[in-house]
Amino acid sequence: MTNTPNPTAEQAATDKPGRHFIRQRIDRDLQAGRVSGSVITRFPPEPNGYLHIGHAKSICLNFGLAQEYGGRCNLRYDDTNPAAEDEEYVQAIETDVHWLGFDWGTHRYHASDYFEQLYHYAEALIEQGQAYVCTLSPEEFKSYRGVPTRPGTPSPWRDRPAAESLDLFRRMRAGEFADGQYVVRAKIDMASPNLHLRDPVIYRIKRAVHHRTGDTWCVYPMYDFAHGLSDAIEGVTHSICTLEFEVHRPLYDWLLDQLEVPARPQQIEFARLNLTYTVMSKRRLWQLVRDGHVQGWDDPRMPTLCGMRRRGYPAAALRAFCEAIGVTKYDSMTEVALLEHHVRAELNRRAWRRMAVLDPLRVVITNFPGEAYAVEAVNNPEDPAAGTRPVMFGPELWIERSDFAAEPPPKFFRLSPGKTVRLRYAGFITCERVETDPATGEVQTVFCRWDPPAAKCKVKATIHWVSVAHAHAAEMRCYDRLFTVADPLEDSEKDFTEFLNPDSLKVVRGYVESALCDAAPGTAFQFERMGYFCCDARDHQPGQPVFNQTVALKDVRFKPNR
RNA sequence: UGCCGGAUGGUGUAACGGUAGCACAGCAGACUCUGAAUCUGUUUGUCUAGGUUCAAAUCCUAGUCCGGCAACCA
Repeated sequence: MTNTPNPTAEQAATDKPGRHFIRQRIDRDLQAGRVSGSVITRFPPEPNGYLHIGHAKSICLNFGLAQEYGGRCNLRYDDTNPAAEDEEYVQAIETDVHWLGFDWGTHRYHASDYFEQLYHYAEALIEQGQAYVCTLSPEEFKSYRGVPTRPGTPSPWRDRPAAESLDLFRRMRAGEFADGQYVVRAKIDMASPNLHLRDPVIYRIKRAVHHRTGDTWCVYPMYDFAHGLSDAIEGVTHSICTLEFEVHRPLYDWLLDQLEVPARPQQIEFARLNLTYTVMSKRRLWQLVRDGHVQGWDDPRMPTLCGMRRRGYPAAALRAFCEAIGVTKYDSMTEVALLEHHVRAELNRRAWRRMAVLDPLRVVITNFPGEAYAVEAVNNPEDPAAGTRPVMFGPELWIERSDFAAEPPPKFFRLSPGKTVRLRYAGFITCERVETDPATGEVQTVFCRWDPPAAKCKVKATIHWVSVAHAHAAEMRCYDRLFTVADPLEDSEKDFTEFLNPDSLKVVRGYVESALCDAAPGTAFQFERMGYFCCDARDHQPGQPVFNQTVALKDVRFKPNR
């Protein structure tokens, strides 16, 4: 562009990486004066299921854009199909959006708020001769519509006089007809290569109790009719939706062009989120819950926001992730590793450190001097202000079974016969002998000599421990990916449930230090050297602690060739 | 095989005619009372073929491949 002025500081900031195409588009709209007031977006869930990480992308986008541009984002329920929707989901959706860190203020709307107005828009369309009541059965409707490669055939009712259609529509509303007997269709173009323009249905008769309007209505608008008009009613400037609605855009625009609307929103489409080792569709998540493959919508293995919350994923990590993945029109598959990276980054900053042994092996210190005593342990090395806590140290310890090897493989730095390791905050132990179960050959007890911290041995490993006398038993739930393959939908021959990971949940009984037994549900911790865990929001009780593994620590020990 | 989108390392994403950059993952090393964190270095990329241009990931043409669209769902 030859007429582009030299970039100002502000423009330089605007041009910095991260100006995805929707931001650029809004920038241009603003610059060209196409937005009269402020930028208004909306997050439009249908209250028929729980929100998942894919919705989080949309929430962060819509609410985030509104924040950035000093505008607002409406929460609007797309509740035009009473058969599927329920108040239960409304509550859950609001909890999840708030948890994610966004607030719609007073701008909570429902498409059902506009039913009367939408009905009048439909009447107007009929009066203008741009919509008609059609009497074709669903089967006939289908065959008249044609296929993508062949044009459709006009309905015999297409030229029904406006007055007659209007009368019929009013009687539809009055409940004179049976479900499915009549529909209202927009009169557009039966030969259009875009199926959505072949006289789409805009109203249908459906006798179902609506979760908000009850039985006030027996005719309900279709999504395409309700959505764009609701956007216009709310003064939405940028109506951001996912790619599958791209082919609906001509219809979105057509309706707004035909009717006298208070605003002229525009629809912009972006690619929905796909995550490896995960399924995201409502239908499939429903199936996992219904068939008992998981223990509910908030099962920590679910990609639902309530599942991730229960798993211990911080909302800030989800937001950072959603910013990191960007916004494009490319149908991509994002690695869960990126999500986990942001979860660890956030938790590393925030979570207090504790010691917990998941798979206990008894260590007896043969030269323990006197009584048990407390050592001082830091709560969070990333945050000195978090201070320290006392941890009881005694002559018998639980250590992680995997931290001992009777016959150590190469490059095994931890405890093995004759070798020394540091005990976190508590000196050193050297393995003198082991006691083995004669029947199984399993190591039962490791006898060690102890040296105080002052000994300052040069060792390659520090291991965590819990004093047997002071340990609290705890249940730990360790999670692995729900599926064994990156894309459970790739093989169209097989059902995705065939790829469920049978080991996605492992429940173990371990021991934790005493500072952990009275933690509040939901609190996040790092179990040193093991991973991030949080107190389960449902089952954790004082005295009966239950921890969910949020994510394991990165650990080169688990790499082969090490 | 109609229409609408899309294609940059293993993955995701920048570049808007002028040195292909960033993050994750990977690898190598430094540091370390967490084999974590942190720090350093590093392997790997413009779908193909033509064209325009001094110069193309970017513009043009043709092709290839991928996704979406035929609910009275959203």
